[in-house]
Amino acid sequence: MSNDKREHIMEVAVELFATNGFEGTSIRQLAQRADVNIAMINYYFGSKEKLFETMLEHKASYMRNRIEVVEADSSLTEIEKLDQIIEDYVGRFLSQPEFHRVLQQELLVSQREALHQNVISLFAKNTQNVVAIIEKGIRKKQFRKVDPPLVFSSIIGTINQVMQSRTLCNMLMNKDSDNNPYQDPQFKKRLIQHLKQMIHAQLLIEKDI
Amino acid sequence: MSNDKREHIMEVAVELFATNGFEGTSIRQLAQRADVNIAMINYYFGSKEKLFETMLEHKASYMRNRIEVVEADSSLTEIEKLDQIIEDYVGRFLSQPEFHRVLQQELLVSQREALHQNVISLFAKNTQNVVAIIEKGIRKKQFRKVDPPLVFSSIIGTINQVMQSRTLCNMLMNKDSDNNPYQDPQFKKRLIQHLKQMIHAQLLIEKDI
DNA sequence: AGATATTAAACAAACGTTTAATTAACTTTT
DNA sequence: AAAAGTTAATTAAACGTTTGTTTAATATCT
Repeated sequence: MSNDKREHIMEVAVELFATNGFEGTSIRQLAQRADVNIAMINYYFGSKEKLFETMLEHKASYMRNRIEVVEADSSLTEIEKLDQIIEDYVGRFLSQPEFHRVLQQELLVSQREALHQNVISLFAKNTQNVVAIIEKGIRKKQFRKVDPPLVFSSIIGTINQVMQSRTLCNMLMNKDSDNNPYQDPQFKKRLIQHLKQMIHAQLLIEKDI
Repeated sequence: MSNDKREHIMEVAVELFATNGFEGTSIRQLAQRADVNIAMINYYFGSKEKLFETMLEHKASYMRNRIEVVEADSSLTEIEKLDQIIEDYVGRFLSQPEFHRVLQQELLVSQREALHQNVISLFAKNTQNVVAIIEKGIRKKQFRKVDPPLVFSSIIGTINQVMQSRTLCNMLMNKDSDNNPYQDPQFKKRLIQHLKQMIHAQLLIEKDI
């Protein structure tokens, strides 16, 4: 059963695409690294671009969106929803740093137009959900009159920023360059705490005097 | 005087590199777009990679770092320094969106190792300066005990986020897709205001009761 | 006339992809 | 259970393009 081989190729692919980009990764390089014949990639996936798309879809299935569920949960207050979303995002992104890096590249570069638009609309959808939550909080007078889409940009932008480069992240956190912050539970905790504190301070109206 | 031509090539280069990436941009494509002969690029710059580096250096000279100056300015309080840095960053980045996008790509992709390290150390330096300011504010009991490097990540990450994709930014701001948010003074104002509000709320200890 | 700029053409190398032949893994038949 | 048949997997080699770069000839300018 060669389904293992297919998955193995996709695993190597996401690593190479993440560090070298799509155009910067060659089939030969990929085949060598995955220890398979060059022809196998086209045999299994049809083309380099199809491999890319298949890999993205495969990885995305592990990262299904739970924002809509959180938004609809009426047992949670608005700030609790945001806390949940922060934990969710951080957890998901930290668990798939290579995949996340590939997505960011695809946002930044618009070579494969269809895919580019796909990533954009995914982001747009998430934005709308979070913006809706924040606006509800404002209407309920629980939140200050902030700029909802930019608040979301700050959450997601902070995570993107630390995930952009492992080296940079280690420098930021005063760790050795061989450290992997993305699978360090302490770093995860720290990032979540920072985001929550930031959002709480920015949004919540202090009612206690 | 063919210095115009050199600059023209660099101008076209930063546009193409920004939208298609370094590997995704070919010399022929570039020559056609700049309306020059293919050989002229190597004649003027030596190689594609040298053109890339020369262009980056050329553009970077317009974006000299003023953070150190701000940090050293003893006439400003810590929060005023941060406000200044926010305005500075936003202004600089919004004025050179293509260049900024290229830098982000170079952070994300580590193909040209030397350049990659250069961009990283530039970022690291800025981080240290801003972290120093925040730590000083904490020592002076003007700021809350926040996580300085992550606070800086949030500032820079927010800007990066909105600059990642023009389309996405327009969606965020409910503008037409043909709009250019980066040269819209209202957008600039809105972004600065959001960042200041966020940082103020997060850092400043309310002393008035 | 001499340096600089510009050109079209050619270069080798690398690219993604395909081919045609061979091996491995199952299915069916005996 | 062995043999024959059939499909799937794997390979090395070649394909046609495209890549960045160079060359050698021509044009432009001082």
